[in-house]
Amino acid sequence: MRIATWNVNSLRARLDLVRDWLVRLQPDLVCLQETKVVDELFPAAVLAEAGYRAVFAGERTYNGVAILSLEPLDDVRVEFPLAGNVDHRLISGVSHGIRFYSAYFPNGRAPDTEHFFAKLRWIEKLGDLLLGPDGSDPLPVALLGDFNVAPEPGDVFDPVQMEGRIHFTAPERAALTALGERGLVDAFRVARAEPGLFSWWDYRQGAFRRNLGLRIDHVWTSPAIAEHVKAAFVDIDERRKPSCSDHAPVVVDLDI
DNA sequence: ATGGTAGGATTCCTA
Repeated sequence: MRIATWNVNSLRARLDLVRDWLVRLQPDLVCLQETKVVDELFPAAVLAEAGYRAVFAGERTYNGVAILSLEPLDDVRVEFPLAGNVDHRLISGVSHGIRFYSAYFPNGRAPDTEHFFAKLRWIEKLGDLLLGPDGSDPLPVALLGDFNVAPEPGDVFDPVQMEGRIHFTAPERAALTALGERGLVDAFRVARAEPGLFSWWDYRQGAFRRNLGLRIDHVWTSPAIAEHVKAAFVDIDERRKPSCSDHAPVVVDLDI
C-alpha cells in the first residue's frame, strides 16, 4: 500500500499537477491539506477521471483537507479538535482496517502569541481525539499531514539558526513528542534516518534553490503499521515545477 | 531585525 501526504496550497491552483502526480505515482491513498476550496466547488470529477475517490472538508480561502483513495473509505469523520475553532483541519476515514487522518496543524505564526498557544492546545486535543484519554483506539491509526513542526535538528536546514523560531521551538517539539508517546511512530523515519529530507521550502528569498527547507509534513502510524514500512521518500521534483506548491509530497510504502 | 512570494477574495490576510 502506497500512502502519501501533500499540502497543495490550493487544490484548484494545483489541480493539473495533482492529477498528473496521481497518475504517475499511483498511490492508494493521499491526504491533502490547504485545499482552500468549499465543498461545493471541490474538483471531484477531475480526480475521478484519474481514478480517485475523494472525501473532503473545506472552506473559503483558508485551510481545507481531503483524502483521495483508489478504494472507498468507510466511516468518514470531519472533526474539530479545539472547542470553538471551526477551521477545517481534520478529516478521517477507514481503509484496510486503519483509520487514516488528513491533518493540517495550525501554523502558530510566531512563538508566544495566542496563535502559538492555540497550536499547542490543538495538538494536545488531537491526541485525545486520535488515541483517547487512555491511548486506546479500537483501530490502528495513520496520521498524515502538515504538522507545521520539525521534530528533530536534522529536520531543519540550520538547527542553530532555527532554534526557537516557529516550527522549531521547544514547546512545539515537546507537543509532538507527547503525541508520539501516546502511541504513534514516525513511519517515514522507519525507512529514512538521514538528515536534510525536507518537505517544505518558503516561496521567498530563493529558499528552495538554497535548500533552506524544513521537514514539517509527516506520516505517523500506530506501531503495528510502522512494522510494515518498506520505503519512504519526499518527491522533491514536485517542488521544482512551475506553479508548484511550497510543499513536496511525502510518500510511504507499506507491505500491506 | 525586516521582508521576501504565493493564493485567494478584494486592498488585505495567511502562510
